[in-house]
Amino acid sequence: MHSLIGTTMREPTWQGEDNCPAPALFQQARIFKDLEERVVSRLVAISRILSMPEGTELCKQGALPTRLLLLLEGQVALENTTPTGPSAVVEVIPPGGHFVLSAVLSNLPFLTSARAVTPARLIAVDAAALRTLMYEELSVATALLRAGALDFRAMVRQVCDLKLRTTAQRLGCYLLALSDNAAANTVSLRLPFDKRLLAARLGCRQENLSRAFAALRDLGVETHGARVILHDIASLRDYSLPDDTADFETA
Amino acid sequence: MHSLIGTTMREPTWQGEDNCPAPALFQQARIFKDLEERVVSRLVAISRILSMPEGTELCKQGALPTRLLLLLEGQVALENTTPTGPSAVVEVIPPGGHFVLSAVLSNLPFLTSARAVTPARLIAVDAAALRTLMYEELSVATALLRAGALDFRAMVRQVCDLKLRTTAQRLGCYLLALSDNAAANTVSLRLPFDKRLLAARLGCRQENLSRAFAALRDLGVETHGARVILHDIASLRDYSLPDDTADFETA
DNA sequence: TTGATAGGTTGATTCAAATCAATTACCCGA
DNA sequence: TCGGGTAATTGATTTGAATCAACCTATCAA
Repeated sequence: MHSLIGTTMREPTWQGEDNCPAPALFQQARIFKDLEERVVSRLVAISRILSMPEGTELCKQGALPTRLLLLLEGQVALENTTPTGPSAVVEVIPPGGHFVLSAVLSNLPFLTSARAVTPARLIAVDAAALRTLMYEELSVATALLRAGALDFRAMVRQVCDLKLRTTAQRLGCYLLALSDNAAANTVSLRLPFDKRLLAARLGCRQENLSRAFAALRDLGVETHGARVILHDIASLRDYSLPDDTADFETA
Repeated sequence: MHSLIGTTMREPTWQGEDNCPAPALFQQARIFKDLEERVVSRLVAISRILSMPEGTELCKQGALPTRLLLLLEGQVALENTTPTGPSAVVEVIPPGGHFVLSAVLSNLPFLTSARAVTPARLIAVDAAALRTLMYEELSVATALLRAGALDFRAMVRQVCDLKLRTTAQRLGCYLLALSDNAAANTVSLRLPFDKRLLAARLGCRQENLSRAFAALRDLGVETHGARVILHDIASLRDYSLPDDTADFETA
């Protein structure tokens, strides 16, 4: 895609597949953050570290899963392509996140391709071995269950978003989510990826995202490239109607 | 809502909560279909049968889950409502399905309310007891894991649908899914609920669903009320661009 | 038979978003 | 500092869907 020749920073091993990851790396993966050492070491034994350059296709829509992927560094876009070409970005995975969990658990073909939109560092956990391990280690099964439930909820939110909010409202909700529900009325933040991709994730064209940002200016949303300042969170919330059902632990 | 006085067929116990369900009933719930007898009997011990009249709100958006619900008979709509009133139907659960699994597994507040759109018969499995049981019975954890993964995939499909298909195409995909990917080029089927609800599920207004049916007439879609005949599945597929990634077992 | 009514259709209009087209801003390398 | 190219914005127009309103058509009760 882009010019990869002459990449200078953090030269990744091309398709680099080192041996087992250091156990400490699993702390960076939210899904397995709380496992005890003994269990982590069993995960280590069935995992590999991957370093991939920007643009790598990590999974191919329609193929069968062979490994669960935990993203340590970078961003990965999950996109579904129709037979005639147009494609939709279902989710963009942030560092610490994971993907293709549902395909691994059901052993069904990927619904989306996964593409590294930045250079990426990942842990790949062998799918078959993971399915065995989760039978033996309850804490692994529990972690997968919980992660799957949260993933599902993110998709439900997105369906609601698409069914009942305009592009500008969806953008508003997205910015509010990025601002992490800060208490203050003013928050400064940085978009985690470019506006092309953000548009695709929100389900609109780049041009309309631009117009959506313009519409939110009246509500105190100031932009300078990827830097965004929300000057009036209260009225932004009022306009965007975010779902206030929090997704953090209640007990 | 509707006149419930004078209902003659299968008079349900009002808010009826019998004692434990017969083990055989669990065979009707796809999620727990393949469990061995011993495990089913443990499920029976933590479950109750419910019979609810049409219109009953079974779960309230924002509330915490106390039980997993398995639908034996009837239809249940899951709907999310924004602070200002408008609401979206995220899914309509068919007999044999389940709902609020993700809320139960994460112990987080419901993202949607659940409303019986017909009289409904359900099994309610105590959430806390289920969480305990799944630690003791691996087959229960496995069943939940698999069901959660399939639920997730259904939501991913819906997100893709909303992001890259028109209302008429979504309707086409929906009809094709109902037709169960029959081999023949002509299929007759029956809409499982009224067009109002179908419109909400597809993410459009009733008027537009009507127009979408009109648009599909040229593609061999004949309608008589809830009866639908697809005369030319090939060209309907060609128009609607359904995702052909099947969701049935591959190994 | 006669309303009454809920479910569904059709038409006119407005609004949101896609599309097409042009331009501007910005980053990077020479 | 100067292109060159990608990312982003802005404008004009078309298309898809929502909205508002009228109307049709079964069903059911009086």
